[in-house]
Amino acid sequence: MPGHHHTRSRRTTERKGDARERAILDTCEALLAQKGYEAMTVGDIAQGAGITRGALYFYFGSKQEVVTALVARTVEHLWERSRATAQADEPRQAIEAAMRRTVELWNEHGLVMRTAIDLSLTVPEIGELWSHTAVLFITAITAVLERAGIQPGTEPEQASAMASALCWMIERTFYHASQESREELQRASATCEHIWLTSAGLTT
Amino acid sequence: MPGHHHTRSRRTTERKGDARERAILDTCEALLAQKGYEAMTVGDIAQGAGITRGALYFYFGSKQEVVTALVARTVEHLWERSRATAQADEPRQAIEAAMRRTVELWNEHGLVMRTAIDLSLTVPEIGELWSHTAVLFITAITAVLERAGIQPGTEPEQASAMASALCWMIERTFYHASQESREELQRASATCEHIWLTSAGLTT
DNA sequence: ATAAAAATCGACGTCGTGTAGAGTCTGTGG
DNA sequence: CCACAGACTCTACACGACGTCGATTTTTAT
Repeated sequence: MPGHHHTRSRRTTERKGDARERAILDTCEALLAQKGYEAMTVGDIAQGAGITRGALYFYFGSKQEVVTALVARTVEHLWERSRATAQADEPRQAIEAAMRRTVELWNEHGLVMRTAIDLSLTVPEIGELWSHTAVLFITAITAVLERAGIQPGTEPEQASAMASALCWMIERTFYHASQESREELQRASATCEHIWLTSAGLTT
Repeated sequence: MPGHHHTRSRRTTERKGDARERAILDTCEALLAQKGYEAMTVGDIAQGAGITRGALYFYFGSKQEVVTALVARTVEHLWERSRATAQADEPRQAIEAAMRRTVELWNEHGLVMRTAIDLSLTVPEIGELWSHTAVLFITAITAVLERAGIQPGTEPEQASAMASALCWMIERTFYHASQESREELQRASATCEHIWLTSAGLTT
């Protein structure tokens, strides 16, 4: 939460700080890529953004808050795209579309998504953000499973529970694959799609 | 790697330091449970073990080394038990046995396993340990899948790739469930078992 | 143009890590 | 019995990173 901007929302001219804030997050993302969370120091971020540590603390209360804001910005992007995706009726098509979209997301934001997962435990706010995202995916998967004929409910062999497990499978598989290469991500996607299909009973 | 014990292996009388070393790891495990990795300070561990920080640094070179040793100790236990488990011929039985064993492992060592996963990125040694453990599980799952008639190979819809995805599914699902309760762990197990079975084409 | 708000800076206090060196305990060979 | 080596422990210190504070400058609105 940047310093003291109460009603930044409706404002015609952009405050100078808005640009700085963006610069800080961009720098943070870049540093995260080349040094990782631990090694990245607040001084580094500030320097990268062209200000001093003291100035950075005007915008964010801590290193964790910076990263949290970065995750929030990215996650918001995910939600936006999820909403925009039309829900196909045919389960097979829905699954294929979902997996394609997931590949895109991980290609674009793999780094931030990985750090979000890593910090979910230590930074409660990030954990909240990520678990909320997971819920979105799980309900989507649940819907597809049910439409494919899987019995609704939360018992171990019913749609909701299976959707959770499938969601975690996808998360973890993509997490690892996105550390390797785009090709690996593509292969991971195919594998997950196959398991999802057979779990939905759609194996022709 | 504790201080300078070159050939501690064959030795009848237990050095005083061996007990200390164990006390340190035990304390570390306890603190990990109640404070988490970040909040746990080297001073805390030393105090819990009844020595000063300086003394602790005689045994371990850093906080990370302490935790690494703890993970190593636990993981060694996992490998041991994995080796001891007889491989059932019948895929269905093998899967059921594997899941039961997995539940036991997470019930006993859930905490350390979770921290191992969390630190896999930041502490390379732990990452190594854990990925080696994962390989064991993946090869085991692969074997079962192949025995159930899944085509061998590393292509997306072949045994090896599917085994990876299933392993990550189990890891992540148990990771979350073990934070909740034993009941949740049991339910998670049932769900994973079901998906594994259908993926293996064993749904009667 | 000017006053309020936003933004920036440099210095400081704190905490946790890891290191250094000096001191103590314990068992073993002369 | 003694002296020595190696195991073990402690206190003190240096370093780095975080987060805070008050003073100061720049930007914005009227």
